[in-house]
Amino acid sequence: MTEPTPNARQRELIEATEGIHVVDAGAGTGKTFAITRRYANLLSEGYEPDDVLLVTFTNNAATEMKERVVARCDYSMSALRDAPISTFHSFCHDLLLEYGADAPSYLGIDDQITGSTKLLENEVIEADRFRTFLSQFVDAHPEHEAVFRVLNDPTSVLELIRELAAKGVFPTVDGWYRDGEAALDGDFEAFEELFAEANAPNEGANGATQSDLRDSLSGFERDRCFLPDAPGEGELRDGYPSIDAKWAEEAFVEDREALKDFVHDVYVEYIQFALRRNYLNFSFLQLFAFVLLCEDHALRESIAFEQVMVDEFQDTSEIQFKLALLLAGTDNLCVVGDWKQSIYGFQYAAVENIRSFERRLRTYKRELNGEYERVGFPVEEVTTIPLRRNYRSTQLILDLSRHALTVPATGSESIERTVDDIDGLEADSARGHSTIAAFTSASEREAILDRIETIVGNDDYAVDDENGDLRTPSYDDIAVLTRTRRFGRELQTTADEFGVPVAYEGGVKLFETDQAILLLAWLRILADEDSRRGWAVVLERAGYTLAEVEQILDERAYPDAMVSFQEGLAAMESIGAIVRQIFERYGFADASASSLVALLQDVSDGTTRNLGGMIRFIERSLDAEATHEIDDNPGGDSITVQTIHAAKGLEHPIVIVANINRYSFPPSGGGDDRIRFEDPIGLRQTKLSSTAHGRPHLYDNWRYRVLSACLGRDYDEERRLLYVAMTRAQDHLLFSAGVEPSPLFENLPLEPESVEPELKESGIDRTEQTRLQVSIPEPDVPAGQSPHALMDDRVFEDREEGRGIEFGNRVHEFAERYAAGEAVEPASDDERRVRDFIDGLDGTLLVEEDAYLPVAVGEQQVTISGVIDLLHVTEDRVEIVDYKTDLTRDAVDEYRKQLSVYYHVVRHMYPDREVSPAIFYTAEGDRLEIDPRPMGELSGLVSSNEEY
DNA sequence: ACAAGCCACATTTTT
DNA sequence: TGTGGCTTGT
Repeated sequence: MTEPTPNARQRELIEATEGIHVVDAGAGTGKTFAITRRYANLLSEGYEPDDVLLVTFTNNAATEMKERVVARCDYSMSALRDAPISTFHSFCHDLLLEYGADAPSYLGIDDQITGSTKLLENEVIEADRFRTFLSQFVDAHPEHEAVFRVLNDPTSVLELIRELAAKGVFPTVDGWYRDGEAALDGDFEAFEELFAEANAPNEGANGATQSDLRDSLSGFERDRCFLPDAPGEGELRDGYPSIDAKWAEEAFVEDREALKDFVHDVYVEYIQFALRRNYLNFSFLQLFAFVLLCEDHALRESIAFEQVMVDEFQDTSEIQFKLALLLAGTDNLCVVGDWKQSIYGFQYAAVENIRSFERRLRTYKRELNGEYERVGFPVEEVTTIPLRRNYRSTQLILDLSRHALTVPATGSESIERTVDDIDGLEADSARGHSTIAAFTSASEREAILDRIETIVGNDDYAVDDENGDLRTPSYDDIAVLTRTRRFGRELQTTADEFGVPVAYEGGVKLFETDQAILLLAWLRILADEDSRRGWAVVLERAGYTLAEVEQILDERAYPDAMVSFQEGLAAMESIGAIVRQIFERYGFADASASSLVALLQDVSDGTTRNLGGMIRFIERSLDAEATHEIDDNPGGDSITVQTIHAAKGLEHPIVIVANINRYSFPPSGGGDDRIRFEDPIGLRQTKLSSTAHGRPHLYDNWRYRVLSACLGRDYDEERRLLYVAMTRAQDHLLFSAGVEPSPLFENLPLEPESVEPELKESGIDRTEQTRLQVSIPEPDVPAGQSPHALMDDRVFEDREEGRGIEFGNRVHEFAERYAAGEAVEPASDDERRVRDFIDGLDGTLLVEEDAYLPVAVGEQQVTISGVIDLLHVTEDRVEIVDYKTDLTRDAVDEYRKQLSVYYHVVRHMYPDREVSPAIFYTAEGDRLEIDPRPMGELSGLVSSNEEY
């Protein structure tokens, strides 16, 4: 990327190195550019990297920032390796490792954070542990029986804990940390306002009509069973057009002591449970870092940074805002973001952090300074710098995108804001070549592909090139953005049928899908290993409440239908048949299910595994976070399909926003969590356990029903999502829906066209994509032809004790992260050897580089793709390194082919340097140079991927 | 025009 | 669980 000259606003930001600044950085306004320049400027003003904290949203962004800073200043990559440029999570992680041993003591918890405390990233594994925890918890606490009875899903309680942690509500051993309890109680006055708003009469054609609240309470008792103290519908809706104001208080005031006690005890004991098992989750990382910085004044003051910058501030949570304040030693605080792009509410990001920055800043300073002055700097003066000049899109696209923020997302929703209230962006380019179009079709996926075929090679959709000229578009220029992953996967399947080249972004974590989780549960039942865990999952899935599950497990009185299903499974001959049977029962018939069937069948054929072996295979895959790509990711000219979330920060010449349909965008149906924490009503339970009619029964909580009717649903984030999708487009922007378009689609100022796709199946003469296939000689395992032959599966499987797939993956993962400059500790001798090896390299390190090599095979052009573990680039040489955890050298000939491919790719990338491929054997620390094979020989070792 | 009641429909995003 | 589309009643 060429580095342009900053515009006036950008320069203001770059040079404003003192005081509090909020940068309202619209989409495509050169935010990253300005931040890195500002960082470089700080260094040139004499700040050391250690003085400047730069917080990013992802680890990738942190790496990119570092690279771009290196390009702008005198520091080298290795000098910035340990500079505090990171995410909140990794910063907290490092902080706790160094100073956090006793952080839990501030909550009254004796357990420590030690060197062996690990971050547990895998949610499935954590959910599994939490389930175990909760089961023990309820046995130990019969006093919580009444609330526990209400639960139907353990992960919803875990999710509640995460939410509380993100909002700064922490437990102590005997109460709540600081003013946590007030948040749980809620804010009645704030609720009253919401109540009044929902209860205001509506304007009809002739006079007032009933309020939204009264309307939504119609059918109050239908399909519900309330406790006897609930008012009848007639009584509740007696008033007209509004219901009586007394109901605000009647509904809000409720005895919640038992609920609060339950949540408290679960929360604090789960923290202890985790610490004793030497793990923390993402939430606890931030929780303990916050507590530590809050309580240890000397530490906070010694750490405090002279400069703090936070990027993507619209996606920060309450706790992260407060962490930033605790880490800032001066008022040199700069937050950068765009409220219009806040799309991570489900991670408890609070748009208000940036929308009401000044108010929150003052409130949080006051809260943090309660009995001790933690935030010493003044917060009265805040300078806002708006970045409005957009270097990405045409004015047509920018003008339309503002409408996304004001479209009603349901038929009845009315929005007060108008387009004129939205600050617009100014396009830098004066071009007006944009096509903006919308289409609907009964077969939407085919219509999209059809449209793509029209676009490619068509100068009506010409695209800006770097030099300001227009050029003909290719597949590469097109991105299809979707709200749900599912549609993307389906689109890919259809694209494969019609031969349209698609790169679906991000492999699927196959073993973290519902399918795999249920499968693992049934296998545990069948093998009678951990069958209790298996049954728990199966029963929860079937809709039993946790209390019922506990009872069934204790009495081993499983439902008859399940037992006979189990017996049927036990009689099956092969694992493949068992898997198919299970999926059939649950109606799983999608890509994940069929990939699992294929993969597991293959694994069991290859090694004649028993059920126990299969269970361990799945467990290890989970542990290694194996991403088995369901679909191949071709490297050549292909369209991009990704979720809108994944597209954040990216840009594409042509964007098709797809699947803007009812039920999908916005997605319908919310959680059925029984315990919730919502602002401003606080902690509530939707159901109540009572014996009011003689027998224990779960009653609906009428108060919650009234409260939630006042809260309504907020579709702002869905609109922002649409806005983000639209502002990814540089040149052309299209919208697509099926037969039942979402109001988001219908209400945009567009004239949709109804389309009948005329796609022909075309499998001809297009560049084929293939994964590099290397067959590995296997000494004792019969070779199965695995289509999913990630080599690791075959080479390392069960070869040696403790050196399986998981081991290989871990070593690679460690190597990747270590080389990328992350603070990871080696966990095995192999990893120590990798570390020593990397420490000995003095050039630039490039990690996990994608390699694409076009090869002619007969008449066909084939692209081989692979990932290079490490490139070590010095002034005159480039070294290719591939890590292998093999104990033998059996496979070296095959590896030679693989390295040869990389060799030719890298030669092309660095024509003027010497290129040397090498294998690093981690078991001995041996570096083995490889003599690459000539290009001509390589075509013989690729095979088409058509059978995929 | 308005209110009320009934039915069918589909379950997301990921540091 | 809420939404939209329908019918029925005032």
